Amino acid sequence: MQDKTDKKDHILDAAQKLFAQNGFDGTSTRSIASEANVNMAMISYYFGSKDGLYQAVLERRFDGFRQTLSDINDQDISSWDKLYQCIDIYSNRIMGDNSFHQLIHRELSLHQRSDIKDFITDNLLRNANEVKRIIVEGIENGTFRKVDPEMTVATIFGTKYYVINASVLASKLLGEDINDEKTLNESVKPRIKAHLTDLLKAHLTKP
Amino acid sequence: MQDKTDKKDHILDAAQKLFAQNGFDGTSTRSIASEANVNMAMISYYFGSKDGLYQAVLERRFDGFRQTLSDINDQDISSWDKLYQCIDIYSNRIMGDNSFHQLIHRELSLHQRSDIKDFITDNLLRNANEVKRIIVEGIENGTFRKVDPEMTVATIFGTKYYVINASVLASKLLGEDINDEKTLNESVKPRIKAHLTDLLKAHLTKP
DNA sequence: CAAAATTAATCAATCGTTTGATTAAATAAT
DNA sequence: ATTATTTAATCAAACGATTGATTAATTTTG
Repeated sequence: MQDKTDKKDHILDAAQKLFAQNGFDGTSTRSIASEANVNMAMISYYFGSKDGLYQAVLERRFDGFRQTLSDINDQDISSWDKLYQCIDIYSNRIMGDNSFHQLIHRELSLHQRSDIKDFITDNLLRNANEVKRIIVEGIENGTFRKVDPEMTVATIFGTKYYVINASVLASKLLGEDINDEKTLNESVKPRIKAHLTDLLKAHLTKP
Repeated sequence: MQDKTDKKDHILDAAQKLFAQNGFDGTSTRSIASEANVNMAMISYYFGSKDGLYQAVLERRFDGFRQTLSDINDQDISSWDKLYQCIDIYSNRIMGDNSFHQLIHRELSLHQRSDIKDFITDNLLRNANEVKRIIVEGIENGTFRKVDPEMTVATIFGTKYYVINASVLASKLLGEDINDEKTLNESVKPRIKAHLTDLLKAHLTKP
């Protein structure tokens, strides 16, 4: 029989799925309990409240996400290779779980729950700053052209952001079904990767 | 005394503001009525339902938005100038009303109300395809380098998308308060514009 | 047996919507 | 021109349904 940890995870899984699909306010605690096959009261029992559950969903995901990017910066490789590694990781990571990606960016666009927004921001900012560091260092050591580092970061993340979060729109624009996992992995991911590589090469190469 | 049109507009204004801030599900009809200083029943009376009001908010905005981009394509100027005009218009338009921008892209990220999502998609796709056309034509007439046109569109829109929709995050990354109108207009807008111009120049110029 | 986990039942609050009554203005009838 | 009739706009109040949360009782576990 399933132990406490199992049920907690079931609830977290169900909550993440439904929050991602319907938003926080569009998801009822009853529907979460139903999806997780547990009694409603278990949500309060384990997480205190709907807000607490929300927080827990985010923490679980971000905790399994740490590092990786900062590891790249510690390597003794060229700025170009660092950047390529970043693109690689993000093309797989973010796009591997785009429902979570949609969830957190939707939350950032709301003028509510500023404590949760701060939590998300802190976590995302860490990654953004790692990429920024690569670009700034590349400029300083003469590898890259002098560009706007922060805006370049916005372009890298924004391109993926656009494809993933506006997936219905992007699917029509690209002529590919982004919500189909097979298409996403075999066609869209490589395409994003190739585009970003090509784009940044042109953008950052000194004349 | 205010006539029917006035009140309808008051409701639409209030609804757009609150929907943008708190999302559709996070906004009650009572709060809309209160913000607009009208009786709750007027929402059903004029718009049939909360959904109908939502639809009306979107229609009003998109109707006052048409054209402009397709006008650019009709001009007899170089592909470069067309692209620069696009950047210009979007740097002003989209960023001039970022709360609406947040609203529609948040809706696109939800797995709900697919009729409304289709409506938004149709309107946004029109603009995306105009920009795509500029790039495709530029490639065909030899002005631009052979790039991935759709992904380039994703980059243009995505960059702004990232700055606007994740404004709390982008504010910290850029070191500028994007939600402050003065800062946005005098500093962020020109910065986005300069970056996109620089980026696309490098990306599209033939070697 | 005690502690932890789980349940069904219930809570007050809020949700979107509808109601019937009232007002003010426009139109028709005399 | 004055009255009668119809129309549209507005309101407070209430509707049933659903919300997040809690209770007290029961079952499972160690």
